[in-house]
Amino acid sequence: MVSLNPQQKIATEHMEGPMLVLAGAGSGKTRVVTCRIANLLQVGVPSAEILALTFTNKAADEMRTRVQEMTQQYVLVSTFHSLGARILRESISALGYRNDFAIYDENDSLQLMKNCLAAMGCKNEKGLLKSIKVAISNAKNDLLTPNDLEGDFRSRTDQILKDVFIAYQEKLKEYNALDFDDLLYLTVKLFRESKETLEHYQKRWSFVLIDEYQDTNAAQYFMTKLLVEKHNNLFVVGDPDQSIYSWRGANIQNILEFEKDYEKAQVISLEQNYRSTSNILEAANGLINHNEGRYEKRLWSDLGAGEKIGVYIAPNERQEAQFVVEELIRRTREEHIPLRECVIFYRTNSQSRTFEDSFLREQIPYVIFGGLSFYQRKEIKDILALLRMVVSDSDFLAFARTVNLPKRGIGNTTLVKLREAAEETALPILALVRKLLNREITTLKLTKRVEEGLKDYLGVIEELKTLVKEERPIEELVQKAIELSSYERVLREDPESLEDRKSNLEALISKGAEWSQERENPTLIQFLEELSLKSGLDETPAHDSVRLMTLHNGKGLEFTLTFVVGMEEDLFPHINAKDSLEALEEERRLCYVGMTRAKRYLYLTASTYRFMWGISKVMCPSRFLSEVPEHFLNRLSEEVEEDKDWVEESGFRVGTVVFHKDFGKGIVKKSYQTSLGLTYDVEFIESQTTRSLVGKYAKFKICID
DNA sequence: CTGTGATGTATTTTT
DNA sequence: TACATCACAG
Repeated sequence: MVSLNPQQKIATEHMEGPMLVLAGAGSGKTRVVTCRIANLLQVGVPSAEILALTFTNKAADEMRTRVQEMTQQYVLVSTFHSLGARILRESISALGYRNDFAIYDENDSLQLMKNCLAAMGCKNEKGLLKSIKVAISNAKNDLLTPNDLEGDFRSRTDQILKDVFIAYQEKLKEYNALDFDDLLYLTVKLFRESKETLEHYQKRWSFVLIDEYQDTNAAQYFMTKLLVEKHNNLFVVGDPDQSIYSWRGANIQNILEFEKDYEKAQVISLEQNYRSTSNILEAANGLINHNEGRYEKRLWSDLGAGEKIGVYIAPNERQEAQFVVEELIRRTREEHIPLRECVIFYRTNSQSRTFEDSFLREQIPYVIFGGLSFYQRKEIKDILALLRMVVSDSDFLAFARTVNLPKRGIGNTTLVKLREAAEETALPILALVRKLLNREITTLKLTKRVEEGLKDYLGVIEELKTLVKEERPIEELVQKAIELSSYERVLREDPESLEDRKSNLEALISKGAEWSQERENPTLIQFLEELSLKSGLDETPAHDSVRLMTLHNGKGLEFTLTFVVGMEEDLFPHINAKDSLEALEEERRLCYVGMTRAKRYLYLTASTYRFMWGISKVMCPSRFLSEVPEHFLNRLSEEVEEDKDWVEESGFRVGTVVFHKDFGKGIVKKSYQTSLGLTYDVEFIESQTTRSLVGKYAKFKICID
């Protein structure tokens, strides 16, 4: 077995009762969790009685594989949400729901809320919808019902919020769908309302392990609290300094108060870091120390001091990106670092563009992690919605999405009429359409064109239903859904993206084949469930490429060479986080997470000017830069001297041929003043690129020959 | 019903 | 700037 340090050993050998493992960044927590599972199995705990919970599919997959490799046994490692889905599929009838529910993603649920808001005659003014979405989601994650919201305030928006909440939950039930939050919310509700059900699951899993416990919300907290009540064998691992999801309802108190919540809980700290050199680690420690009321913990490493942290403040974002890319090229070549060992972390997604441009220009392969996932692409969602319609008669949202694909002359007015009719007759939408076409219902008048359209659509669904009944393979169902619906006509509307989208659909078909091969008893419902719980983060790209991602997506990863970019006040820490101490501290933790991803080389960069919302803004270096003790830093850019008077230079004229020691010969295209002094845009002949160079810093001379 | 210009708004987003 | 949503004309 792998060698463990004394703290890790205590943790992995822990058997019964609650235990909290405070696992600092890079302290080998995944190893601790997997080894503990192995130890449990070794002393004879049946594998079926062990349950491990994570937040992401990726983490779950990794852990499951590692346990399997180590012990040759299968242990249930699941995300909270898929555990909820699993439990509810088995037992939701106790709550009066059907168990063949669909799972709505964020967009579906936003769409549904929009419908609810519109049905109440409300306009979506000034982001009302968005704030309602957030409020409802928060409420559910806090296990609140619409009635619990009453009395807080009595403002108009709160009344609307409450009404939308009620209507939304009703609609979900009517459409036989659950949203992400329901997977937790309803599981807790089920556990609370049905004693037998709870006991059943308590019996099934006598040992529960949770990873990233610092990011659990109230629903997840109660879900596990109820689940482990009988055996009290709860093993949680987490790091309060890496809690970065409070805005998603995560409650850091869950981990801070673990000892109060679980009597006789053992607590152990893992403080040896096996990832980073000590300069990086100490710098990160120095930063996080600025947070108040921390669970005191000091990470250390014996990997040597290593290099100092490079700090570079560029005049503008293009040069920031250029610096990063050039430094990355230099480092990877000199030290033979594979590109996949390099990462660029930014605070907001929109920052990725400048870096993409630079990577493209230098022809360095890169991948953006996160962003729009495969399963969120329109064409994929369309086909999946069509298949949802095949499984469920009542999913109006899926109906509305697909009925007019390709165009069948069914627009919004028809949809509203159909929805109202379905409501009045209390019929599932498909049943209603069937009856309309059979003239069993005549209250709703349809034009010939609409009737033809509906007939066509219903035909497609019925045919697919037959195929499902015949238990045809998943990939065939997917393929037939595309074919029978003539989806290619939809794709042809935009010839630009035709090929791309087509190959995405092909990929979906092969996903179906691959997926069903992996399981014994594949059903369409299961397939749809798994896909709706999947994000784009799950797959690792095959080719060697630099990774670009938001800091939030970096948790749990590590890289030899790490850049945290855009270290500027109002961007990082983000402007919206500055009105509360808690939010600011979370930003600091986010920075801490970013820094502690680095194994050997870490750079923090910023820009003096940044284009935001169409205008160029002057930015100040982030406070986080000055919170890191200076002696860990290596300042690579010259400081801007605020009060220096810079009018002295007369400068080069436009058209002057200049020579630069790195870039060669170039022509001055433009000269202008910036806060750094006289600046030139110079087009370099050899590289065919134009660079902005500050006169007093850039070393270039008039070229005479 | 569908395509077009005007208008407003702009974190992070494991599931 | 860049995108999404919305009102309105065809």
